[in-house]
Amino acid sequence: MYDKLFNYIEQYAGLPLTETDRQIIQEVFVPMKLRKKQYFLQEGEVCKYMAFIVKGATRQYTVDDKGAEHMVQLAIENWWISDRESFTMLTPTIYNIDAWEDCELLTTTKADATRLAHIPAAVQALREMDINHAIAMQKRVSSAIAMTAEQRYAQLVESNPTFLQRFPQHMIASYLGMTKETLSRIRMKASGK
Amino acid sequence: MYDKLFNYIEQYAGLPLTETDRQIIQEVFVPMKLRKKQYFLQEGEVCKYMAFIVKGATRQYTVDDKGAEHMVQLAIENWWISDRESFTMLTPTIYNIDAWEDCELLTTTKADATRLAHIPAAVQALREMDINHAIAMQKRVSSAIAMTAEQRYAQLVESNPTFLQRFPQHMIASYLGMTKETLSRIRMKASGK
DNA sequence: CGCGGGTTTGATGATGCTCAAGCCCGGTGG
DNA sequence: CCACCGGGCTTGAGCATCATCAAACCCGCG
Repeated sequence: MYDKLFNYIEQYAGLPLTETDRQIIQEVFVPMKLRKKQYFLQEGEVCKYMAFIVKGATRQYTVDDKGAEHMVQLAIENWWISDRESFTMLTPTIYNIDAWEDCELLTTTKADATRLAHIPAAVQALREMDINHAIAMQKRVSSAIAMTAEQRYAQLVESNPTFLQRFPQHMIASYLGMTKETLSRIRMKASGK
Repeated sequence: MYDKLFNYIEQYAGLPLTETDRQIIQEVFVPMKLRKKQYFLQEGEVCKYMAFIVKGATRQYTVDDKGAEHMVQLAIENWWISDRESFTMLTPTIYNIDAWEDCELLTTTKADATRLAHIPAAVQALREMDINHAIAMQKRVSSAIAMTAEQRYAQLVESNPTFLQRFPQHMIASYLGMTKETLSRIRMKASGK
C-alpha cells in the first residue's frame, strides 16, 4: 500500500528513506478508498485533504452556469490530487474532484503534513511535486493559447497516451478545451490518414 | 534594493529574518539590470537564473512557426521569473523572457539557491511562490478551457487591472489567448455600455 | 430485449481569426 | 516648427474553426 508512495518519494528526492522516516510517513498518510463517481472534494467545501493516488483515476473539474463540466486535471496512479489553493489558504474551493475509477488513496491533512518537515526526502519530493504541477499547468496554458484543437490532441497522444485508455472521450475533449463532437471528428481525420 | 525581497519573504513566511539570514540572502541573490527589450532567457538556452523583480516588467512567451508570439506570463514587481522546468532539470527552454520596461532584478542560480535551505523563512517563501505559481496557472487553464474571450477579459480586469496599465494591448490579447483585433472589439463593446 | 452511457454524423451558426486599410500620437530629424 | 515615421490601436469584410443542436448508432449489462 505505502510502497508506491515510498518509491515516489525516494525517486523524486534521490534520497533513501530510513525506517523511522517510513514509520512517520505511515502515520501521516491515512488510507482512503473511493468508489467510482464518489466525491473527493465538492465545490464550496474547504479542501481538507491532499492525496496520493495509489490506484485508480480521478478528475478535477468546474461546472459552469449551464451545467457543463470543464476538466482541469485528470489524474492516475502516482499523481497527487487536492486544490492547493483551498488546501493552503483554507478558502472554499471552486473545483470538484471525484473518482472515475475505484481508487485507493493515501491522504493527509495540512496539520499532519507539517510532520514531514523533518524528513528531508519528503520535503524535497513535495517540492518537486509542486514544481511539476506548475510546469504541467504552464504547458497546458501555453498550448491552450497557442495551439489549434488538432495540435492539442496530437500533443496529448504524444505526452499522455494512457489517458486515452483510461478516460472516456468526452472527458478528454473537455480536458483539451473542445467539445466531444470536435474531438470525435479530429480522431476520425487522424486515423483516416 | 534588497528590501523588497526581504519583505516578500517575511510576508509569505510569516517569520522575521535575522541579520544573518539577510546577510546570506544578499550573498545568494545578485543584482542585475535589464534594459527594455533585453533578453533574460532565450529559446534553446538552459535557464541558469531565477529572478525576483524589484522594479520593472517582463514577459514570457513562445514563438510559433509563423513567428507569432504567445504570452505565457506577464510579470511585474514582486513576481518571480524563470522557466522552472529548464532551471530545475537543466533542459533547454522553449520560452523567451525579455524586459518590457527597464528592470532591476535579483538573480540566483540553482547552486547558490541551495544555501537558502538553512533559512526556514526563505524555504517557506519559495514553497509559497511555487504553489502560487501553480495556482495562478491552474486558474488560467480553467479559464482558457471554460470561458469565452469576453469572460476572460472581464476576469483580467477584475483580477489584474495593473496589467492593463503596464502592457500594450496586443500583449494582453496574446496573454488572454485572443488576437489584438478581438480584444479591441471587446473593449469597445464593454466601454460602450 | 431494452436501456443508458458513450460516440458518431450532419446541418447550421456564432465566435473569433485573417488580411487589409486607416487612424492616432509621440518622437526624430530636416 | 513642421513633416515624416513607426508602433500601437481601431475598423471592416470575408472566412475558418469550432460549438450547438439533433438524431442515429453502438455495445455492454441488467
